[in-house]
Amino acid sequence: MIEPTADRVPRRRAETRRRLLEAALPVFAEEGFGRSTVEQICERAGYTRGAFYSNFASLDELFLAMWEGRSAAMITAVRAAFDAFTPVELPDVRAVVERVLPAIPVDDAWFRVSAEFTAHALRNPGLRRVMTAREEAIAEALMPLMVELLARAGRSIPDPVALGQALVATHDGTSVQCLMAPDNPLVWQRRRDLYVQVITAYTEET
Amino acid sequence: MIEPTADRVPRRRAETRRRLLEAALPVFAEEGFGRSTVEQICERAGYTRGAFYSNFASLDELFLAMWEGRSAAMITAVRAAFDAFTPVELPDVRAVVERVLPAIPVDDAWFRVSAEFTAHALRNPGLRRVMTAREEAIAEALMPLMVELLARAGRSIPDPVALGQALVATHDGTSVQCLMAPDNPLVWQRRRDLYVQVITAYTEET
DNA sequence: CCCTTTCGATACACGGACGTATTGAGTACG
DNA sequence: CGTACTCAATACGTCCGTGTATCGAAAGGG
Repeated sequence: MIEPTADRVPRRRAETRRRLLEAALPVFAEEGFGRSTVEQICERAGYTRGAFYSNFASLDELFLAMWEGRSAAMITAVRAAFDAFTPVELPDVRAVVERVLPAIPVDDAWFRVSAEFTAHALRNPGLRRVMTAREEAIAEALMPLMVELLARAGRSIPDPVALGQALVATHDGTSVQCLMAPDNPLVWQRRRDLYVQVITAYTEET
Repeated sequence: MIEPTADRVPRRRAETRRRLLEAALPVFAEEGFGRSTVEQICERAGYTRGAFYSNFASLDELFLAMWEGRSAAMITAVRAAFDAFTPVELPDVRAVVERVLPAIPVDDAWFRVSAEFTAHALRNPGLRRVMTAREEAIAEALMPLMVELLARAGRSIPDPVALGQALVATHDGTSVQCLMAPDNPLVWQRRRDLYVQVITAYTEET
């Protein structure tokens, strides 16, 4: 059924995979997932289609692999940002937001890709499960850190899951707005405000 | 330059256009915009590609036309829901949310399409302007109604624009979650809660 | 009632993307 | 050092979608 992942991955293959995955993001971002072709990705990565098909069964498979790689990277990035927060003492909610938010990048290219992935996943039950699982993993990885940080800010969280969902929604919803009007600082400011309001509403002073 | 829109639209053509636009939504929803073809749309609408090309210059053009039609329809639908609210007296914030929210449908197909439209628009400056303009129109149409309703609930809005942006973000962000887990009533409940919290945070008692 | 105009169907030529089967080069391993 | 294997390149046949140009039929105007 599910093959145990080979733990001895040949040097050559690993490199090719990596390059293809790397090349895929910009292609998807520029062309849109639906309009992207295997050839475009191979061209950008400096390979031929032969290389592609010996690494992935289909564009969908690469798409999924890329998604998983990126979200894992995102988790570690945010975790790092949290860790870097350690020295600060007794921040308030706004300070937490102002400090942590830059660590969650609003990346134009990545946003476009994940928007399309979302649409794609809504269409495909298998992918949908993968995606919700991934989101849960992100929440589970980040919420404990969030709890601790907020505790330091003197706030307790009655329902961490609800806060998690609210934060994800806030992130998703405001990201679009910021990307649509990237040069309008007000929009970015309101994004931070919304985070503050949401966190405040879902926590209480201890 | 810009041709003045012919105000005498032939019977036949108007019908064909309508049918094509109608057929386009399900095709985009099922296949994804990028993977949709002119032929699929024509087939579903019961026409040949000839009909398509004598009504639209490209798929993009149809896409945009469809988007404008749908968002206009959405505005009138919500406005109707607001109007139907008149009889209620002195609601609280939660009552407003519980009552108005069902009027803003979380439509699976439409959501997928607009997610892809968003991604597409982020890639195309022209479309981006169209989209922000459309969003502003929606906000402008709905906020006055919102203001009035909340006034009846005894709440004033210091910064209506900020509230508008926050509500749009809330809508966008929570819609995904609901569509991803359509059978989880908790997610829907938390969506309503978030609306309540946001509105409460952005208004004050009079 | 005819004549003009408009619209949608058909036919055509073209390009491009797909997936596979085969080949040759590079790599690991005995 | 040589053999066996792995992986990427090439070549191939195929299918599908595009956009245009042409033609026939309906609608509308005088």
